[in-house]
Amino acid sequence: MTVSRVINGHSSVREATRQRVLRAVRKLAYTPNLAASSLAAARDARIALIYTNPSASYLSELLVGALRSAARTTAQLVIDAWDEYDVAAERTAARALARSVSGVILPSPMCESEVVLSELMRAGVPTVALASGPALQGISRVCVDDFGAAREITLYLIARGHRRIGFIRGDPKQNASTHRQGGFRAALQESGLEPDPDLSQSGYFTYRSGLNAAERLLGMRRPPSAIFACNDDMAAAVISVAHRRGLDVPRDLSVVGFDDTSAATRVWPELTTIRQPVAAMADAAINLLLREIRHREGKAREAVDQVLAYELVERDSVAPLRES
Amino acid sequence: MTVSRVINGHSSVREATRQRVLRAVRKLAYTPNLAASSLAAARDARIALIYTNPSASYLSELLVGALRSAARTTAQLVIDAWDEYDVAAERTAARALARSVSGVILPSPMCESEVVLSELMRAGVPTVALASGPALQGISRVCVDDFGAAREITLYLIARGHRRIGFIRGDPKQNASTHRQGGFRAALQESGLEPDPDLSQSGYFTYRSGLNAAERLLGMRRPPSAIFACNDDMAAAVISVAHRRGLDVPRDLSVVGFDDTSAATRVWPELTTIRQPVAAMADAAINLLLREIRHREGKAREAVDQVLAYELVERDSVAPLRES
DNA sequence: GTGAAAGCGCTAACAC
DNA sequence: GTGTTAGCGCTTTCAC
Repeated sequence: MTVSRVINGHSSVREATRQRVLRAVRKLAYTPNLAASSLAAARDARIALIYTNPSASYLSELLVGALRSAARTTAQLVIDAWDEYDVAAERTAARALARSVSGVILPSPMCESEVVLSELMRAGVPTVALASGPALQGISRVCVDDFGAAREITLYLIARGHRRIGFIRGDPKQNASTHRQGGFRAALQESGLEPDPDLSQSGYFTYRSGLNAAERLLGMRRPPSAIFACNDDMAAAVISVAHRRGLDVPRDLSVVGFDDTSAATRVWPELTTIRQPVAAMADAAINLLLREIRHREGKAREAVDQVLAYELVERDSVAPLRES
Repeated sequence: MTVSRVINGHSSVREATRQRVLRAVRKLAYTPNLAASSLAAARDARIALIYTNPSASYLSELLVGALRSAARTTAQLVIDAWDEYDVAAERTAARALARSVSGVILPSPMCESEVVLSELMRAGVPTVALASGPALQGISRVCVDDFGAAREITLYLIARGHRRIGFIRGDPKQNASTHRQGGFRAALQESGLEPDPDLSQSGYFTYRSGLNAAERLLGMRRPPSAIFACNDDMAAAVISVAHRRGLDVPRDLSVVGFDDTSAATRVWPELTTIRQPVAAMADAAINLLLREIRHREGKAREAVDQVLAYELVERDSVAPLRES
């Protein structure tokens, strides 16, 4: 019993006793049996992480973060891939999920699905959305300030003399896209620049869509001197198109991305971008969930919003505007 | 008890009874308590997955596969990132690990470390190496036939008329590199082609090293008409260099990679490559481990080698040799 | 501040 | 083919 208290960091154990226990633990290479402990304490938790069409690097960071966090508790991480095409299937899946887990982490774009969200709500399963999803009642969120980050990186471009800045939007169905576009516009505006609608091209966060948008942007009579793509995959596509057109990056064209996934360093030159602390976000999500699960009894859960800090990562894809 | 038998798919339950149980289960929305079940059956297991410097896409596939597999049992997946520079640190880490988990999955390049391997062996921790590591006594392996795959994709190039084929090697410290190079050579040889040492450049599986190797290859007086890079990251680098030199891929240069990680479809044109079933490999590894853990008592474990099927994925980075 | 008793939900082993 | 008994390794509760 005393051992249990020491292991779980309960108070009311005399320091001397604590030390004796600790010594014995080390000597015997004792490891607590998680199964037994969650059985007795009745507080195990299966936490589901549902992903759709994720960038590999985003997913791996997410999983690493979540796993780290889960290992510290008795939480078991269950993952699943869902399509977001079939609403009926989504509903069924959400229902099944609700019955078999005690908490759900929903990264974007999954957390934009009204169907899934409401089904989970109805079942009373604590849920946290990763990325700036809609502000639904009872759904906690963990995200970065997309607006602020987009504004900052645009200002960074403007500070280097760029005036004609191309913008490649993200998937319009994801809230993050809107926020990033808002930040981009705000930066232009407060710098007294006129936003040119032709310079804003649609994209869907995919490499392929970045390719198309870049072709359109660089095919213009007066192409931009810098391009801000709403994620790294699309920024990488911009670089590829630029190279094929004989443009030097960053001399002839500056490019910035968003997310700092591994795609950012799998191109040459490496991308200047906004770093999202994905692993930390996963960790935060799990902690939020665990807290909600434990206090679920009784009072209605109230949603928490947690905004984590982003970081502008300077690499080699931006140069000051050349006078030409 | 009968319920337990039905749930766990034990035989010797009358079909009628089975149906009745199943119906009740559904009606009551019963979910077994994993913690209790592993406690009673004494078959929970903490399985560690140690990675070093992984490609994000490889890691995410690995984790997804392992997590899927783990969720079906009560296995808890513990992950950790290790550097492979400091031997002393490695030894300590391996020792600590050995004491806290009951099985270890070691993907390449971790599984090439003699220190780690022998430390784990000494501690008697069931271990399985992912990828063709060294054939150590007592260490099971899950891999694909690197030699055969490399041979096949080289033959694929040769069948399309290519005679001067550049080769970018992988990290010489990893066994897979040697096997792939062997397969490449075998293909040349059986096609009656003279291997040209200049056409074989060193690489380290990194994008950057691919960039350098590609520069050397494409800077030659008589550059190759096709390049086989030992992984997708390096193949992507080849495409980038080719574009910067004004070469059209695949018209002027065919490129193939290896692994079919997400890097393969994050370039334009998309890569023809060899697909490794990473998720399935992780699954196989966990199952192997679980089996070993359960039968650990008594008899010495005997190492198992499991070779999974690879697949040549045709995409857009290869064209027949042009007569010029 | 520490220990004793009871029991978490399941399964192994055996009886029937 | 099905039920019974015991106990997995912890934590909760309560006595001291």
